[in-house]
Amino acid sequence: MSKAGQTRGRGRPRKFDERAVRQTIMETFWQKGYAATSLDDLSKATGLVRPSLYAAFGNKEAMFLRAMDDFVIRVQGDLAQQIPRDATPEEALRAVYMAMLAIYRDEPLEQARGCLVFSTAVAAAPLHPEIRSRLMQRVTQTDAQFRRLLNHLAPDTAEDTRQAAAELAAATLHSLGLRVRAGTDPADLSRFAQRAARSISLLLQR
Amino acid sequence: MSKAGQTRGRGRPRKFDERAVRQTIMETFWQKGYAATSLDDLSKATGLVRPSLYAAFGNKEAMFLRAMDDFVIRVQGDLAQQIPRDATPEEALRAVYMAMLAIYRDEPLEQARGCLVFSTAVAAAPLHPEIRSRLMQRVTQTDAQFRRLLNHLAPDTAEDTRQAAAELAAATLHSLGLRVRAGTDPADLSRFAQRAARSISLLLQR
DNA sequence: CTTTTATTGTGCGATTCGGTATAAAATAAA
DNA sequence: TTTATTTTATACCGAATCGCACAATAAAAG
Repeated sequence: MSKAGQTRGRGRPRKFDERAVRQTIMETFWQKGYAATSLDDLSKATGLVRPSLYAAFGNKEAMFLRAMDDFVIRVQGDLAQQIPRDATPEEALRAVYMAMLAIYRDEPLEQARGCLVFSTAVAAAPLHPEIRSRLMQRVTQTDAQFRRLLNHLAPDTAEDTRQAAAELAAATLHSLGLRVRAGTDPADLSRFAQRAARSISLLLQR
Repeated sequence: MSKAGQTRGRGRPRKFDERAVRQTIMETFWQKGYAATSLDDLSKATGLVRPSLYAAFGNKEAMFLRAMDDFVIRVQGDLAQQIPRDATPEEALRAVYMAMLAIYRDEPLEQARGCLVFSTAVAAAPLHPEIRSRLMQRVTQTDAQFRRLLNHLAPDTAEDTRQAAAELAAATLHSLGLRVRAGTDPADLSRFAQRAARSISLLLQR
């Protein structure tokens, strides 16, 4: 495995930056998906020969699972930065969707990659139980995060209404990733996200 | 290509039923996705040797595009049968989601396949422009169908409210396919669908 | 029967697949 | 310097990949 700290270790030193390589692996899977990404693709993209990839990260499935984790960390980081702590539900949802849109569109590169988890892992799920299980985790966690957000921003709304609103908020996110990957025009995407944020916030006001 | 009618044609007769083979091709892609399905997989599943597949349906991408079309025809057929012509918006949406759930779960086989288009083509989209374009078509058409449905069942609701509701209805469908493929429990899926139908119909009542 | 047309079956062909064995290279520890 | 440890580089494995020649086969048309 890998040494965490900056201690030099014992044998021949690595000539690659593990974090940069993980980033590249993530981006390769993100664009091509699991099945269509070969180890040669990863090798070429990272500059590492295949045995080095194996030694550092395990087999292809392990690399993909790690890429999913790295993707989630990236998403959570961006969201934590960009969601206002105190705002109306509509403002908060809009902030979430705009931040996710920036990621899904891979700005400023404008690559229209969608979501590594919802648009890519989903296709690999039936043949790869571990990927399916990780995907399930993400769906559940996303639901829970929206529920917590609405619990905080709309505490007076009835419990079941908040539950329904949180699920619609998650569904909107799933749809957003899909629409980006389908190639929807950026202006249309923004309007879609804003209308959804508005509608869901209206639901909470009953 | 193929002769449509029952005219016997001229050369050696085919020993396969084209519709049954197309059905099998569709189901294979549906489960495994585009990239992970090999021509050998299709050959074994259909019983046709590879040259016969090529002669009848073209290359792998052409087969997948055809499978997308066949899938859509299947979905539209089921929906046309099972959506009540006159119903409340909530009833209609529930009927749509329950019918789609039956397809996504591949009942009565209980395979949890999700949506061939939204859960499978989406992963292949960036590397295959034709698939991406077909996917985009489907997203657009689905939006339009929900809009028409709500135009018919809630004609007195404001135009922009209907638009927003239709988009949320489509997003719910996208999410439903994803959740099925992630392995969500059937009872949870039903509740999710029913809550969404109820929430969206409430939106229309403003 | 002979010719024409369409499909099937065998097999190849060049490439790519995921994964690994093995040796060379580069460093730290003894 | 010697030894231990780790990474890199080369080469290879058998299997699978998509796609296609080519001949055998089966029917209709002449």
